[in-house]
Amino acid sequence: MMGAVASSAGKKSNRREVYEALRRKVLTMELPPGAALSENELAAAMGVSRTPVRESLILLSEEGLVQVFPQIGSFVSRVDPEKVADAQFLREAVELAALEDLPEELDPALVAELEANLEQQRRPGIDLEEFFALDEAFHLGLLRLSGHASAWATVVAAKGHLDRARRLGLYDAQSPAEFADQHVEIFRSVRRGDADLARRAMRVHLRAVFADIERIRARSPELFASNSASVPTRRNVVVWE
Amino acid sequence: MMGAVASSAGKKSNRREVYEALRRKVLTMELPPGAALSENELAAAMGVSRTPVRESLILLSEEGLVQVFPQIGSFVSRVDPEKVADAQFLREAVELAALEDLPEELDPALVAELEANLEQQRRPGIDLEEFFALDEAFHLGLLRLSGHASAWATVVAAKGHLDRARRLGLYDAQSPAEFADQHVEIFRSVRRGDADLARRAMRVHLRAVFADIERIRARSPELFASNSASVPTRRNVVVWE
DNA sequence: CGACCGGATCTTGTATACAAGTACTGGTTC
DNA sequence: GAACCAGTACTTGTATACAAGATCCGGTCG
Repeated sequence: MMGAVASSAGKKSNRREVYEALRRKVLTMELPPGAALSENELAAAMGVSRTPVRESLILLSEEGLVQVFPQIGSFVSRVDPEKVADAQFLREAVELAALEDLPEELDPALVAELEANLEQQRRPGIDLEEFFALDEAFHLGLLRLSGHASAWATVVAAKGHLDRARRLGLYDAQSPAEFADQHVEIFRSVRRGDADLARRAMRVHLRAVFADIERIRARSPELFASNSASVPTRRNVVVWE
Repeated sequence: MMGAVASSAGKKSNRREVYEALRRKVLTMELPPGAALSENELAAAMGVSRTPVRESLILLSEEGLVQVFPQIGSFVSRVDPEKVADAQFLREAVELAALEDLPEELDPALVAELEANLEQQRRPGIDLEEFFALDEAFHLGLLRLSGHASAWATVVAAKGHLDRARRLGLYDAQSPAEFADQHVEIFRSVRRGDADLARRAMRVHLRAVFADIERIRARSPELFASNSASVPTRRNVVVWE
């Protein structure tokens, strides 16, 4: 097979690198929902042994991004609307609770950082991946303002399904400008110290993102989990470069 | 070494059994904070190879219950007050948000189940572990009432530190009756449909549990993480059995 | 007596070998 | 032609072997 030592950039691939590479490929849909993941193939393609690949798949399966069926195979999990709703609920609960805990005096450095972030978000012709990174940083920034930054890690771990659905929504939908405007509105209320208004704006924002998903589902149903726990077959398209 | 095939109950120990056994031992303090965990020793004691043990330790380290230092060792993590606070914040956010989503008509079967649970909680001379299980079931039951049961899994994964601290608090403190009374009060408001009062009572309840921790910390500082990320030494007491 | 240096013995990380089980493939049979 | 049956090639789960590094113990030298 050609280029088995493909990503030769791997100096000394530890598990962390393998894990992050796989997670990124899943989240960016480079490995689309339903794709079959063979530990052997992945190991060969990445130039490592099965061990770090396997351990990474276990972690990804804990996040719900991958499903492992013993003696059958591992597959990128389809976007489960139920899990998307779960992640949405969790995220909304955490981010709204954080807005209730905002201090009287906001950290000026953080405020400046967030202002700069919002500026970047509204740059015309912005790359989608870059917008996603800024979006993440913005929401994390709000948690940092209230001193609950570390809760973000849990949200991140749980919102894999949500992220994939969101990405679909943005690819398809209008420019990210609309979401950037919502960010601006939220932050304006935060700076004014109006936590209640900020909470309302945040709720609208998060639910707008969530509302897109049903539209996407109607357009690309094959990316979503059908009904029950259907076991994918091995002959699914193994999209690997 | 005596009884290397100790827990001979293991018919065909898969990773799940190993993981759950280790997690239980950590949460019940049978493996106390700071204890050194050797993959080889654990494997020998459980009658399996390093592979399932290692994979379990990786999962536990993701939950923050275990710390793995490459080429040094794995240790039961000390109770980190910061992580306890994080878990507290997450839990409060989720449980309060769920109380906002209570339906008009409560599921009668669930209500009956919760009533029976509360009855059990107030049984005099109740075993501590049993109370803990009932407590868990009660809080999960409230989430089920609002249709957000699946969010509980995320909370559970994040609240390992909190659970250990709570367990310390209950061992030391008065009987669990006080907490049972708070449960009753919360549920009374829920049944009355007074979500606002239920939220207030829930907040008081969760923070009462949280407030105990500082007291415990003063009494048993060695169970808590001192200041920074201090690397434990290998010669720590390997409490095994 | 104290400081220093080296080997023995641990640790986890990775690679590989074997085991158990599933699914597809091709031939055979009716 | 269609159904069935066995073989083969794949999958993950587990066990083991090897590698790189860190700690600790003991001897040695100043």
